[in-house]
Amino acid sequence: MKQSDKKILVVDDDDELRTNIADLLADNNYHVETVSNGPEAIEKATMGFDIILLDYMMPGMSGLEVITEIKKITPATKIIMITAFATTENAVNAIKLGASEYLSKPFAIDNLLITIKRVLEEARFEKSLQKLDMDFTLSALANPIRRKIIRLLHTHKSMRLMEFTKELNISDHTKVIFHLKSLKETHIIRQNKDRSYSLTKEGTKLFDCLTILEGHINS
Amino acid sequence: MKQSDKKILVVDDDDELRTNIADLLADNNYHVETVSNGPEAIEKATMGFDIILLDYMMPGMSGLEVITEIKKITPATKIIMITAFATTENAVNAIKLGASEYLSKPFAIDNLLITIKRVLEEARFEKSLQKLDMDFTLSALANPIRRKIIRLLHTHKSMRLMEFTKELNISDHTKVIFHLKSLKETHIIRQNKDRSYSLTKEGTKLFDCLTILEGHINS
DNA sequence: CAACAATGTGAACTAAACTTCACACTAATC
DNA sequence: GATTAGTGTGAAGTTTAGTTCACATTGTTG
Repeated sequence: MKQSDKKILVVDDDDELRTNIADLLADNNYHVETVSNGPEAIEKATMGFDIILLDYMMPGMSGLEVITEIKKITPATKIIMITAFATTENAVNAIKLGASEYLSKPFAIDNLLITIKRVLEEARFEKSLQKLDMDFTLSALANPIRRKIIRLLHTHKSMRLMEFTKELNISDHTKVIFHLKSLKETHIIRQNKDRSYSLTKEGTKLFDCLTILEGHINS
Repeated sequence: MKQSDKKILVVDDDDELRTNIADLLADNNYHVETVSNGPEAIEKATMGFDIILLDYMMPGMSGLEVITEIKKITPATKIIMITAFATTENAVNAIKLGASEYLSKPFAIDNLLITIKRVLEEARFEKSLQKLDMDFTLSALANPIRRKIIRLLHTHKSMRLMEFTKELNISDHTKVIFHLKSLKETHIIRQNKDRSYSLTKEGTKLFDCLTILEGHINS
């Protein structure tokens, strides 16, 4: 059975360890590539790996620098640090820079595989969260009334229920409430203490997107 | 009663006629501005008028040139030509370049007002059509399956039904057909003679929008 | 404080979007 | 030429989105 189509990059200057890990991962049906130093790792990062196994101690470029660079190139790539000396400071530094996990040599094979699985699972979860936001956002935009509300709020800064109702030429104010609620739930607008509505930060961003989109669509 | 917030620019080198028209329009609650020649008209066009009343015969720059320039700046602005000599050729030329209407001097006041109303009505209609496109596009994007299809098509260039079905992990192929149809109807994708699907020009643009949108949403 | 406008809730309803299924046709394959 | 995979239609269904109405509460104003 194919485990996955996940791509893993192994970065270690220790030739034996590197090939051992690579073989192990390949046996577990991962798509594996290897390099022996930081600069090469950064170069290959553009290929978009799911996980990079990174040795902490390498001649030339330190693992920490490599993390920083890789996160710039492919922020979605998860990084698992590997080091011979398990010091909590090292761990903290690596995690601060965006590493997902930390393994200390020598590690059990099972431990490595389990860690990889967990990190992949986390990534999957993050991705689905992101997708959800996208769904919410786009379905909020899908409705013309809601788009008008966003536009009105962009020009008027702050508006109240009846102002919308008049401006939108809608006879039933509860209909407007329906759409306002929907926009509130997706955090595109917010209701102030005085009950007036205004765009949130996200809402303002969304307005920009709308404008861009409109420009694109009408060639 | 306020007639509207519509902005009209009157362009005529005949001072008397120009002020007469301007007064008349102001009396009818339009927001009016006036200039006496083509270059000034082009300069002011950036203000975004709804309608420009343009004299055909003016010293220096011809009305036809002015049309061309204005259409470049604000394509949505409607142009009504005015001329002392009603020749059909003139009319045809003006319309070809994008003028909406044609009035021959001397014209009845009522005629002018009615023409303006009709042109504004047309503009409103066009705008609503455009809004419709926006609706279609955004509701096409609102669905995650359809977004995946667009993304797949962007990387794979051309795909067939069963490829989608596998790639999307969907058991019922007719479900995929449903979404493909929906994308076909909105002209985001097209079906080739060999039954494979690919992105249209609009589809490619939309993909860009999606990418931009995604970037915006995830800050 | 009486009258009225503004704001809101919840249930009932309609409409649109999406899914599923049963089946038909076509193209490729043995 | 029989079998199978690929492509498609149309008619159920389900689910979600949107609308409408009847009514409750709060705020404002003469």
